[in-house]
Amino acid sequence: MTKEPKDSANISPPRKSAGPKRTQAQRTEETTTALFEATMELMLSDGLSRLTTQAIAKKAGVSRGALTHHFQSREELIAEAIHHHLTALNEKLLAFAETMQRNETEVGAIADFLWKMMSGGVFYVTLEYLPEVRHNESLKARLVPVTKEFHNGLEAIWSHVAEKTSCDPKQASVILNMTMCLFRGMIAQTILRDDPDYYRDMLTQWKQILPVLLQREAGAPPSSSN
Amino acid sequence: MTKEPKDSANISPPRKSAGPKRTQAQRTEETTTALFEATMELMLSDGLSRLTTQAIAKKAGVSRGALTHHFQSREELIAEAIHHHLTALNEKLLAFAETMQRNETEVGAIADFLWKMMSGGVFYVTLEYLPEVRHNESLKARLVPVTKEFHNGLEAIWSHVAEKTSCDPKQASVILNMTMCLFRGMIAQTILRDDPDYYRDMLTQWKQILPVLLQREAGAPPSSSN
DNA sequence: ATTTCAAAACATTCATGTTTGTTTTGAAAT
DNA sequence: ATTTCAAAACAAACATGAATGTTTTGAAAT
Repeated sequence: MTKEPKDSANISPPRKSAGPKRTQAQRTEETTTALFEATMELMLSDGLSRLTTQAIAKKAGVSRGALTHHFQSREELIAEAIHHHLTALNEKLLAFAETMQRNETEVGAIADFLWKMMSGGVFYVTLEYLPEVRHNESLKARLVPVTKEFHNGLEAIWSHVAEKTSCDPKQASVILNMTMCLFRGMIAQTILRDDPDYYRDMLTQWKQILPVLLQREAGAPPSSSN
Repeated sequence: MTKEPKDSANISPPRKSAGPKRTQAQRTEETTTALFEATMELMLSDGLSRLTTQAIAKKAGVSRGALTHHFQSREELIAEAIHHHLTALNEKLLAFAETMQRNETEVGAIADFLWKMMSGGVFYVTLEYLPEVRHNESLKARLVPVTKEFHNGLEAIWSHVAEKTSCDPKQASVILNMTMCLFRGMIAQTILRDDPDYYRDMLTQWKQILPVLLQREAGAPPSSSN
């Protein structure tokens, strides 16, 4: 009797004191979202390969039994957690797109918003599950639709930009998608190259280049060179 | 895309009957490089998380005992395999840099070379071990120097470009590093967005933009906007 | 001969999924 | 209203399997 394995006692805010009377739907909702959030936080902090169900349960403040009750497998939990995460991100994106319509927003500010959004851990998380997607068709099938929604959200932003800059919409789309790809590549590089000045320079330079690219050749069709 | 029917045509048989007279050093060299290559090939095809020592040994055509004889742990083998891989990549890069000095090479061709190099599986492999680097300080410490060499190889190319375009060297460096980041982000995106036209458009557009960016404002200092 | 390299068998660890048991909710019946 | 019962939510322990590291045995080179 040296120690009683009373888990969930000292980890994060205890779930027990949430309220004595909770409806069933509330209970499931609370624990599943707690598991989702714990999953994504641990994915960011420790990595997908170190993401064990016990760690998730512990962080979420529930038992492993509860976890297995709500999710058939570790893989399913992770897939749904990512889905949940991406859905929330999409909403953030659409909210910004709506804000843009009301207020005047220049491209530099848009770049800043996207950079802040991506570099704040979001793309590190993406880098965790992207390799898994490459080798897991079912996960890929599950995430492709949400990803498409994300791209739609971006396109909504792009089209606003195209309107204001009198740039060919399709071309504007390409250029702004480049922005996203650039950011992805930059964030990926931060892992092996710790050099804040390097990234700051690149970001400021790109913000200067962007309006130039968007204004030039409003009518000139892209010559199909090779 | 990824075809290497070159040396790994036969998986298992060749080791024993390879040659009756091999010096000790040769034996170790052959098996270790066989293990390195098997490691990297499997990392690309199956992913780091599915990379087991038994699979590596099998693919390399040696026993697991041989593997553990030469490497203290799975982690060490993987670390050295990546190191080996990056060293080979650096040599390829430097060879290209030298070729550039002799022949006239325009930026479009440089972009094509880099894109081909990266998109031919190299960056997929990077995406496999990058998350691990994030959570494994010792691996990071081991790879940072080789990565730095890689950046040096790129800078060698960049400086040649700067000479020919009469562009501020530092600015040329930033723009060309953007190119690399752009490519990284594009390749990462291919995993969840299978849309060849999308990437082709982006690549051709960027090749058109590149000379414009490199020629403009040879002396204009970057104003601290925003 | 003795040192190095390679193969096979063994042991350990660890995370998952499974099973069994307990508590809480919700609703029908009295 | 209270009681009773069923189903869902939660908890804890067990068992399987896979992968790593270790030890033992055998072969090839100096």
